[in-house]
Amino acid sequence: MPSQSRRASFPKVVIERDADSEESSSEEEVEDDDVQTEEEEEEVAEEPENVVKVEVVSGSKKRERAPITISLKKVCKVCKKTGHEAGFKGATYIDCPMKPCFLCKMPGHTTMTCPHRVATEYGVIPAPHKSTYNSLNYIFARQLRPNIPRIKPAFVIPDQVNCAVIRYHSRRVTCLEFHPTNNNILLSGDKKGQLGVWDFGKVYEKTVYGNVHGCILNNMKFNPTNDGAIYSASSDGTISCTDLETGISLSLMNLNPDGWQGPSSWRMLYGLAINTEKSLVLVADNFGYLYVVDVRSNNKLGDSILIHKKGSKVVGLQCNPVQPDLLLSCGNDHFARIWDMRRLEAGSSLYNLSHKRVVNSAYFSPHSGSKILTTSQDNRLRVWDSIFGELDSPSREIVHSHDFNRHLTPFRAEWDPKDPSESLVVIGRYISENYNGAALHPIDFIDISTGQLVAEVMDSNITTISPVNKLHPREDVLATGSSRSLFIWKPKENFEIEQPRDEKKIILCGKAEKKLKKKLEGDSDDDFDDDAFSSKGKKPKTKKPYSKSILCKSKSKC
DNA sequence: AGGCCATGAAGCC
DNA sequence: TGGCTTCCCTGGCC
Repeated sequence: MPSQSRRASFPKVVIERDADSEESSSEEEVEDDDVQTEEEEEEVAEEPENVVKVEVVSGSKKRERAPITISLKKVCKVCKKTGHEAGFKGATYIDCPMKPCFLCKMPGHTTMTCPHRVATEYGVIPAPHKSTYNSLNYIFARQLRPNIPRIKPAFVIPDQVNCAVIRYHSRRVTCLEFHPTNNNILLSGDKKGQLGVWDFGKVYEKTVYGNVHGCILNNMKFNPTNDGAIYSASSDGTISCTDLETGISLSLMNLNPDGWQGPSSWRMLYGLAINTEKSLVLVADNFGYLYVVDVRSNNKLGDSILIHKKGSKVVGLQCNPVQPDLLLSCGNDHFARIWDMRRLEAGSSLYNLSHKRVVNSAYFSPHSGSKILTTSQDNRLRVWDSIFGELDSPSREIVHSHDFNRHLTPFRAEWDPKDPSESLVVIGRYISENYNGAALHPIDFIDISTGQLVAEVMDSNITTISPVNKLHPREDVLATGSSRSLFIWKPKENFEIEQPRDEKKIILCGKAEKKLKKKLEGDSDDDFDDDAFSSKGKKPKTKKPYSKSILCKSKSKC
């Protein structure tokens, strides 16, 4: 932001006094810049809530004087100090300059001027071969490189909403999974423990199974030997195996057989992984322990093993796609850890990948299994280029806004399983951007080999944050879970061949559905699409995206 | 429209 | 270690 406009947003203190009052008191610590000029007096009149009346007593003379009115026009909501203001200005959020940068967490600047915001790859450590430049590299670069085609294929970005189910779940979506063989089936878990099965090819074929878990469905994975069943781990302390046709669940393990005995004993399951070679389901809890279940016998194998700091949540588990005995875990003790499943015991991890904050997710790359990608609450994606190489520090750290944990499902950067170069990942963005007057939260596609932002996708009608994203294993399709709704994105070119843009397939659920039905009964001219997308029906009646005034009304906190 | 609340980590003592 | 406060660009409901 130019310094001019930033200065203009700074607050002003006004001192008003009666005409007969004498010279100003020296006790008032008001900078010249902050004294309101006459032209701005009208503005003050509009904001009477900020007016503070102060009795000024000069020296020992306790003379009756008219009260001096000080208008504290702007008080920062973040640091509670005057002299500046933080919050929305239209669709743009202004940071508190007294706090470290909201994006990169470094002091001295705000998000607006953060170098990571200007260039997403700022500060990314270059690949090692670039820093060891020798004559051979020189010859290669000059003579050979121009003849070598780009190894990386062009990324295909699903950037248009193709279909959606609005308010499908009764609570926010926590995880998504594509069916391993049926290209059009998307599974979704929610905070209530329910499981959604949606055929987005047929659009209207959708079910939500309500009795899968008692509370948050944290993670799920398909049964590798039966793609009609899915395993899920929940904060109710159970692992369920649910039949997708009937919705009937079988409980594999229950960590709270005696029910609620207080928070200190209630165990919740977060991470879930499957070792296909050994037919094992692995889960981890909120106290740092790992449990192994043999799915052939449904028996728990051995004792639970402490794999993270005692008492800390283990939020992610994954078996290496090439070498299933390699296990990757991550959790709230700020570590991602690599284990050899053949000798699993407390403290026996092969490597500990340290982070500055909680680690939301850690994944091996989908094909070679040799890279590791983590998402941490310190607003950084970390990449380790090879698990066979140096693991003491990550190969790359990419600053990206995703540090919101409370109230939202944690953000997790997900690999594109179709990318042979294992460099494209998708992750939702927390911080909003101003898109033609609308504050939207895009979904980012990042090339983790360079840190560059390949694409940011958004729809003017999706105003909620989209922390849950999954790329299709075979098709150019992105699935998004945003609040209680699901969205399917496809590339624009495919989309236009398939159907015209105004024939989006949108389904409404719950109250929104009832509201629409009522509306349609009363007024058949109502535009379906407009209301279908809008969660609160606050959209303007025009076909255009949000007008600034509408957005300011609903979003601005000025 | 405004208030409330679910909810969780970090930091302090 | 444990209890308390703070954080303060959420989303949904009443």
